Amino acid sequence: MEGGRKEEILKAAQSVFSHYGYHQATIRMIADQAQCATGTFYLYFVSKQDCFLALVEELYTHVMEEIMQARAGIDDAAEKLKRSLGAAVDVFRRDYELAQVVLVRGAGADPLFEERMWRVREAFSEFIVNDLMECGLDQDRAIIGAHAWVGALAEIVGIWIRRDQDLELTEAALEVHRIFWTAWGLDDFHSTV
Amino acid sequence: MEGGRKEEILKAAQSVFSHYGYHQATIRMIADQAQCATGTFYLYFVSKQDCFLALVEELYTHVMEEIMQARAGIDDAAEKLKRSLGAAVDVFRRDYELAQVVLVRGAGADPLFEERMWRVREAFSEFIVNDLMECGLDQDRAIIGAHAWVGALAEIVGIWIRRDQDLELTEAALEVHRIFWTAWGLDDFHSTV
Amino acid sequence: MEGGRKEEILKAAQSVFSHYGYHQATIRMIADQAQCATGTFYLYFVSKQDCFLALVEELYTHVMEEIMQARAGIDDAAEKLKRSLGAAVDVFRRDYELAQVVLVRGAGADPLFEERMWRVREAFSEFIVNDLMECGLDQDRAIIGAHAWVGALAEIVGIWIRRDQDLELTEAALEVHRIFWTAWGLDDFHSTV
Amino acid sequence: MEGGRKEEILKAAQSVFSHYGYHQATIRMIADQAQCATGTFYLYFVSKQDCFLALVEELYTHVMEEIMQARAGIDDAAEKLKRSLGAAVDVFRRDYELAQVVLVRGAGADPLFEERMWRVREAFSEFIVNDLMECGLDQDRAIIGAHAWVGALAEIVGIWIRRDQDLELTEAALEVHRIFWTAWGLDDFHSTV
DNA sequence: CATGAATGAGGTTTCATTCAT
DNA sequence: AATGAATGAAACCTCATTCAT
Repeated sequence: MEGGRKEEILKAAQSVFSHYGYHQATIRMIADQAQCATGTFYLYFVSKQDCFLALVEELYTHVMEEIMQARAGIDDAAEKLKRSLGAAVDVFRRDYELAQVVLVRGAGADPLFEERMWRVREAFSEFIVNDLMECGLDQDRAIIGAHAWVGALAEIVGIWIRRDQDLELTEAALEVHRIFWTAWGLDDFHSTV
Repeated sequence: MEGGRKEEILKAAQSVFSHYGYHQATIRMIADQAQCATGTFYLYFVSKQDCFLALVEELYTHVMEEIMQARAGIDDAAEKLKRSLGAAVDVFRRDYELAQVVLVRGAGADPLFEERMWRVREAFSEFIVNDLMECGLDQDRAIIGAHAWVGALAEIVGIWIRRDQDLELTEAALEVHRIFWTAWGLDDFHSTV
Repeated sequence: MEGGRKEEILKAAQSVFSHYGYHQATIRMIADQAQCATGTFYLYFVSKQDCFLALVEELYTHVMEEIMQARAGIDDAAEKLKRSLGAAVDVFRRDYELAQVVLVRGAGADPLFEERMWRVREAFSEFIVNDLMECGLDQDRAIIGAHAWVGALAEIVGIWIRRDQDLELTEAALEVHRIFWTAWGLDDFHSTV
Repeated sequence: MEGGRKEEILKAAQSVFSHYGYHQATIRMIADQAQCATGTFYLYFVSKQDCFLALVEELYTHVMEEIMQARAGIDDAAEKLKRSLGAAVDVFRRDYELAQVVLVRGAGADPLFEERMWRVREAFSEFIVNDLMECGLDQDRAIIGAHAWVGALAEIVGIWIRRDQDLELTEAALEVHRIFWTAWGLDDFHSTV
């Protein structure tokens, strides 16, 4: 149980990045928060960038894990889709600080982070695209629709974070789902809630 | 033709910020690109931040101007809404580098930029909310819908920028409109195209 | 009457140096105050340093002129001494802004100014030394006494300047004279007032 | 012996400021003299100003400590006065470089330094005023006299510094004392030597 | 493993000075 | 003579990273 040190530092980094953003945050701040020396930081991370990327990966992993679990054993594409999005939103709600760091603070901080983040979004979108095509949409509409959906959710989550969670995130996410669902005439939406 | 120097520097800044992001960009790079000395930069801008904010304001002004013009003389709410969004997307398409700088690079770079950018997005959303309510939607759905719409468009624009404009932006934006339109049963969409 | 421009700039420089000190003052400030362009400044002065030194020289000249005039036609050494010091104090009182620039602001600003200022003080002291020796003091005591006297007066003037002239400078100077006079047993002081 | 680094840097700063003055001195120079990197300087001082002020405080503390010690257990006002001034002069003689930095270089360098230095001089003068009044002088004469005395000593010290200590500082100070002493008829001066 | 003092490259910003007009 | 936009050297300061203990 000695491997906890790295997690402690990651937690501290999350907290500091969330408060100050990537560039305003210093290794010193993170070390102080983690109650260790700055040198100790470098025993676990190659660099500041490396540490930030670890947080991005952490969020990505959490989201993907939850999505996988939510889809397990489900056959119906519409149901898989609904559960996937619900799972993602749940992760953001639970790990909202981490979500803030990655989605809000990491955005323009560094071209590398951007690259990584877009890859995450693309991966997420591809999931949706596949489900939508299984639901009968043609590819073009599925692709645009998936991106739009991801963007809409990201915006909602961003507002929720910025307003200090003063917004019914689950409610809002449901409303977004309803919009897309209805738009595509997959009208048995209510029955699947 | 004498006030050109400031515009030259703004253009250079746009280019450099777009390539490197706010923090990686240096005054030296901008000055080199503008073919002037670093000191010259400070004849026109108080600071690096000031210069970046000028770009944000520029995009904001362009967007608002185009929207205002697009709405002039139109009474029908649905039509106003459609034209507003179309105008915004047109601005992004025309000034795509500027859009990239403001929407993508400026995000996590500085708390001040974030603040400014969210204010822009909120202002934009409020426009949509008003139009939607005129179209008969109740307030709650209009608010969520407006944010979702803005997010969806931002995502599409972001992808378009990232893929070096290799995407039919206008087509995609129309598809997004169709989605929201249909979702709310404002079905005479095609007639207004 | 065209040579007035240089004097205008000198006056402006005096005012700006007096307010901000040598290093905080900028050529721009001086030019603004003199209502001319920064380039014009360099038509009359080789450099910022040159301009400051011109002010030092100005004070030096004023003081020396007044002293020479005060001593003209006087034979009695004690009287010459008294009038010399009185004349110097009068110059400081009249040109207090200039005195402030040279005595207060110029002090630690630049090793070169220091050098120049000390030369002024030494020149002034030598005057006093000569008079004191004529009054019968031996050289050693005259030298120390002269320096002490100059220092005492400079301190009084400095306080007077710092307190915005809220001090009876002439009174104080007289009291200083009385001290030195009495100390050396040149007791016919009162008769010479 | 671990706290030595800060003292090393202070010593280096003293030396550099003493040679070049506050503004001509650079952090790089100080760091080079202290044989450390520029960043190391900032581990011990918040800023260049902070470092300079530390030197001012150091001199102030030394002077006050020595004065306090010199006055301890003495009742006679004349004796206290004589010993106080002697102690001050001794400090200057011992820490002449520090005295040069604070008294000469710090003068016009920065409004803050000026403020601080004048406060020191005023504090010193008040000491003298009190002693003089105990000796029987009325307040007005005591105040002027104290300032004159401080100024006279400062001038003597300044000359001594400028001439590379080629002057019998103690002798000269004694002569200055004698002047003031005699002037006020406190004639048993020699008995207290 | 842990420490934290030390490093030094590099960035922003200022401002005295120049020169084409 | 006068202008003022342009220059660019140089300074202060930060902070990610290292390494001797």
